[in-house]
This record gives sequence, structure tokens and C-alpha cells, in this order.
Amino acid sequence: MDAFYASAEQAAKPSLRGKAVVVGGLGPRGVVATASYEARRFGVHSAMPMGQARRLAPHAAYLVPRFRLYREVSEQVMALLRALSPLVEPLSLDEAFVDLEAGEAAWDEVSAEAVGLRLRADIRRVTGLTGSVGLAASKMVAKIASEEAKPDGLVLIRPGTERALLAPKSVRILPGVGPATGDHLRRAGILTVAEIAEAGEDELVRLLGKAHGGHLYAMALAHDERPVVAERDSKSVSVEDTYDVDIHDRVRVRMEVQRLADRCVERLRGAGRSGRTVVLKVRRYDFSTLTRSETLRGPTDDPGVVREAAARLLEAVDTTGGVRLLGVGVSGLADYTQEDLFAQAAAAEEAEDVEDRDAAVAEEEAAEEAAPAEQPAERRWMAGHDVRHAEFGAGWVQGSGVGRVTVRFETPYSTGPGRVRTFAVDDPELEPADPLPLVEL
DNA sequence: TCTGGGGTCCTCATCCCG
DNA sequence: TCTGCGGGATGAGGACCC
Repeated sequence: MDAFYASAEQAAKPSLRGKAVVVGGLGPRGVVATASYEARRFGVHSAMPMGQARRLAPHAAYLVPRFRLYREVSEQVMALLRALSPLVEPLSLDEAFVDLEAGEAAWDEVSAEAVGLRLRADIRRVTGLTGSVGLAASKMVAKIASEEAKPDGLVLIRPGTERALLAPKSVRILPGVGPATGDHLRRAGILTVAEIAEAGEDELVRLLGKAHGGHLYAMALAHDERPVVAERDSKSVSVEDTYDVDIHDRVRVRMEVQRLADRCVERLRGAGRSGRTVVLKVRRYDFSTLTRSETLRGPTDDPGVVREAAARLLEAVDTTGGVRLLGVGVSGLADYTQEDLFAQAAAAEEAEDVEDRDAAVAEEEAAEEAAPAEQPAERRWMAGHDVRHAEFGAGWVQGSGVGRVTVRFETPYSTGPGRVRTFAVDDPELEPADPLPLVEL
């Protein structure tokens, strides 16, 4: 999908069509998740700090991501892909590999191109958004083709032409070559894909190590036999938060770690999994990041067990100077919880856990009350989120501040920009609403 | 107003075991 | 019994991707 989050927002909000739109975290430490093509013209791109984006494109619309909506659209697209082949490998919400031969949807260049064209039309019809298609004989080349196809295009790379096509390009187009590897290669005088191939496998392995070097050399020769793998089980589950202001208070740090552990277990259980290794992540005030992990005797999905492990790990970490991010993760996932000797004891502790949790929630609420500067009312009105007004109907939050919230009343089906009105943040006629489908049913 | 969140994979060091 | 060594498990960190 092309500039997926931003395109979805433009489809949902007619007043933003053709305008610079930036989706990402809006807090003081937010970064850009996706910029619309209009915003990219100002130099805004993903992973850029929001402050920098605002300086480059002060008039762009800045919105918070709405993952619910993106997931729904993603499901529609994935369903179209699965109709082509049982072998669909999603890479993210907006990207996937499809093995067209396995689905007998295509068997040569002509049939593949026909399938690609039809798919793009279907995506547009079903979701209202544009997607790009890259067709090739391997995953790597198909991925590069799809990048070239963006936005709103289709690129087919004929088998046999891959090497010549890749040769003059920067090493950075190869998947797996980021800033660090790019620099490494540049220092060795290797700038293009052709130069990787000329350097030879031994030299690549010497520079980058066995796995990475060998892999990269194969890629440069357009050798990529990796199969399309459907439904891969995830290998870890984690949650993390970056705080608007560094946390110095050790007690508060402990409390945050407990909350993160609970959220992590919630997600773990939601996925019907359990895990054996608990990982604590701490990013300090100076952006240095460290992780500490502990492997348990068996997999668990018990919040008490994960919380205790996370707390133990935290005790081994120096947080003087402050922390900007905390995270808790679980890896070594299994589909079951081991019924070991301690299962009984764990069940007995469950009651205690619930009490602990209540205590933690109470503590947190108390902390919020103690800090009224948080302005909780405006938390409800996040820029870009859907609302409904008893009199004016469906709309979205354009902005909020100093006790007011500004709403634009329009839907994905409005023919032009909607009207704007401002309300008090506690207006009883205004309430949060669910996202509307981008295409009218 | 410098730097998100959720993942994957690889490497290297260390420890333990046979 | 001492020593060498390979290999798995574990833990930490880094690069990369969307």
C-alpha cells in the first residue's frame, strides 16, 4: 500500500485529500510513522522526529495513528491476496509476498501481469486506496520492484534481467542493508550492487560476517531462493513506552515496569501463547539502551510470574540520571503453559496477583490525581480520531487545547470538505466514535 | 522540542556438560 | 584425574524493517 496510514486518513477525511498529512506520535518525543506524498515533498519522511517534521511542513495536518482502521483495511487487502494463493506472507499491515504459482493464479509473465493489474483494481474498489505491485521470480526482486512501482503502479522484472537491473544501484536498495552496513561497505569502497558482486563472497564474509556477508553476496547476484511462508508464528511479544519526560523516581520506575508486564501478559494471553524468557528493556536519559533477561524453568502466561521476573531484572539496572523508555517482553513462546510442579502454587498466588493489580491501579489513579496538570479530558480528543455529535453527526478531531476541541464534520463519503466547529472538551453532546469504513457498504 | 513501537535475525561471550 | 574441545543454552547487544 502506498503511504498507507496517511492515505487511509486522506480517504477518511475529504478535507485532507491532496494535502500534506503526517501520521505519528504527537507527544514531545513522537516520530513520523507515515507522511503523505504531499508531505514528503517538504522533506518529511518516516522515523523523523515530529519536531523536525513540523519545522519542515508547519502547515501539514498532524494526526495520531488509528490502528483499528488500518487493521481493518489490511484484512480486506490480505483477503484479496489469499484469494490468489494459499501462500501469502504478510510483512506488515500494508505489505505481503504472494506465491502466484502456488495458487495457480499465474504461470508466466503475461498471466502474472494480468493478475497484478486486476489486484490493483480490486484493492482500489474494496478499500478506496491505491496499492503497488512488484512482480518477479524471487522475494527480494519482487520487493525492489514494488518499491519502484510506488506510488500507484506495477513493475514486472523479467527473469534473467535482474542482475543487470540491480548492478548500478546503491547497495542500500538491498533489503538488509541499512545505515550501518551501508557505511561499512562504503568504507571498503563498495557503493553499488555490482561492486558487491565484484568483491566476491570471501571479501563480503570478511567484512560483514558469515551470515550477513554470504546472504548479501547472494542477493547481489539476484540469488534468492527463499520460499514464501504463510502464517509464521510470532517469536516474541513485547510492549514499551517512551515517556514525555524522563522518569527519575525509582518507585515510579518500578510501578511502570509492573504495568508494562501486565500489558505484555495481556497481549500474550490474547494470542493464546505463553513464554519462557522475560526481557526488560531500559533506555536511559542519554539514549543508551540496555536489556536484561531471565529464562524461567518453563513457559508462563501468569502476570504475577512475569511481573516478579521483570522486577528482579530491574533491580540489577542503574536508573540514576533518569529513564526515557521502559519495555517488558516475553520470548521463547509456546502454545501452552507448562503444568509443572509449581502450577498449583501459581494458581494459589493468582488471588494475590489480583489484589496487587488493584493496588497498582489505585496507586496509578492516585498519582494522576496528584498531578492535575495532565489534563485528562483532552486525552479523549486525540487529533484525527472519530467523534459523533448529537446534532452535527460524524466528524473527527482537528485539534484540542485550553478546554476546547475543534471538530470537522465530514465522513469518507462526503463530497467535499466538511464544516468546522469548536466545543468545550466536556460538551455532553460530543462522544468518541468508531472509524467508518473507507468505502460505503 | 532528537531520536516510536513492535518485531526479526545475527554475533559474540560465557557457562556448563560430556 | 587432568585437559582439550565441541556444542547447546543463555544473556547482551546491535542492525534492520515497516
